[in-house]
Amino acid sequence: MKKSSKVIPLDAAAICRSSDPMAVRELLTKIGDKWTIFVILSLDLLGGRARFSELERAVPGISQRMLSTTLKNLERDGMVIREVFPEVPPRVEYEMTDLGTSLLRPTQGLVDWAKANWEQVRATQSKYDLR
Amino acid sequence: MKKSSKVIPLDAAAICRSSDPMAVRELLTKIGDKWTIFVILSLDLLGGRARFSELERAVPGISQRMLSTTLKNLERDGMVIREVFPEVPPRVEYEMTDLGTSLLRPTQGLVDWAKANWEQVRATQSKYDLR
DNA sequence: CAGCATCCAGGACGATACTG
DNA sequence: CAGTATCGTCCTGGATGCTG
Repeated sequence: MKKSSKVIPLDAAAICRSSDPMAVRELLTKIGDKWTIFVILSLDLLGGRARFSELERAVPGISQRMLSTTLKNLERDGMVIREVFPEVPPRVEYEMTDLGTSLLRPTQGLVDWAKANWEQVRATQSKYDLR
Repeated sequence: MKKSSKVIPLDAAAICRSSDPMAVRELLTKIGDKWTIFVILSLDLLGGRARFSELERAVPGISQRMLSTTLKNLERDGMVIREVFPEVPPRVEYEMTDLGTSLLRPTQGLVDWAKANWEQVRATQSKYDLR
C-alpha cells in the first residue's frame, strides 16, 4: 500500500501557516497522481455512487490495476466507501463520503484555474523551448 | 481543439466539463510533485521575490538540484521570472508573475482543506490499516 | 553564489495473465 | 464482474562532486 513512512526533513512550516505542512504535501501528492482526480470527479459525476465497471468506463485509459489501487487508496483515506454485494456475478459499489465530497470544492478551483490559464501556460512553454 | 495525433488514453472529458482534461492532469502533476507548492508558497511569503539561497533556506530539506529543477519548470510555465545580475559573486532573483500569483488562490483552497481535514484522514487511515 | 553532471535506488505505472 | 499476481519499464528524486 502507499504510505510515506519517511519522516524526514522540512517543512517550510511558516510557509503554509499550517500546523502540518506534510498534510499539504501528502494531499497534493495523492491528487497529483495519475488517476485520483479523474476517479473522484467521475464518481461525483456518476451521482456519487457507482460500481467498478462504471468507473472503468468513465475513466478511459485506466487499467483495472490502477483503478483498483486508486480506489483502495481513496477508501483508506476515507474519501469513498466500498460496498460489496454478495451476488453472482459479484457487484461492488463505491460511494463518495462527505469527506470526499468536501474535497471537490477546492479541487474544482484548480480545475477552473487550469481551464482559464492552461492555454497561456502552454504558450509560455513553447516560447521557452524555442531557445 | 481536439487532436488525434496521439490516440492515447484519457480523458474523462465530460468529467471535468473541461475542454482539456489533460491540462488538469498536467497541472495536478506539477503541483503534486515533491517541491513545487513549497517553492511557490515560499516565494510568495518572501514577498514575491527572492534569490536562490533565500529559497533554499525557506524550503528546508530541498536540495540544490531539486530547487534548481523546480524553479526551471516554474519559469518554463511562466509562473516565475528568473533575473540574473552580472555580479561577483553571482546573484539570481526569482519573481512571481501574475500567472503564478493567480495560482495561489486555488492552491490555498487545498491548503485550507488539508488543514481542516487531514487529521480525520490520518485517523481513517489508521482504522483502515488495523485490519 | 548558483548552479550542473553523474550515479543510483525506489516507486509509479503499464501489460498481461489468472481467479472466486 | 471485480478484482489479484507478476513482470518489466520509466521516471522522480536523493547524494555527491565539480565549476564559472
